[in-house]
Amino acid sequence: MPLKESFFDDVYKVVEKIPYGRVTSYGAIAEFLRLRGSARMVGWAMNASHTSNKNIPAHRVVNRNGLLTGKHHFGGPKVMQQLLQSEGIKVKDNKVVKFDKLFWDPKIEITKSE
DNA sequence: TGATTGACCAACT
DNA sequence: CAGTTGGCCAATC
Repeated sequence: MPLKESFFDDVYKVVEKIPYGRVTSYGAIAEFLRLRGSARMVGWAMNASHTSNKNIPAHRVVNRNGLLTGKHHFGGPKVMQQLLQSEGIKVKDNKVVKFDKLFWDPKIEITKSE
């Protein structure tokens, strides 16, 4: 067991903790991990999550604008939107409706007990 | 080993 | 308002 797992695992932990019917952004995760500016790495982690053994609800992770940028990486451009809608999240024009209300900030929800 | 890219973001021009 | 650039780190070519 490596003490310091890949930064990917940190991302996975956060993403897995995203509650049902909620969404977050790459930047929020990156910022939570003190990797502000490295939001691209979060995207990389998501890309790896697709091949990872763990089941990562990457469909709950969207860009800062609530736009379903990575929908194409789910195996289909419709998959991500359907997954979100299946969780009660309304998606319109490739973006999450009321994203600001559904937005789940890890640095608040997780570190709030810190 | 160096250069390029990648599901991003923010600032600058 | 749209296009460019810088930034961060890791993986691929």
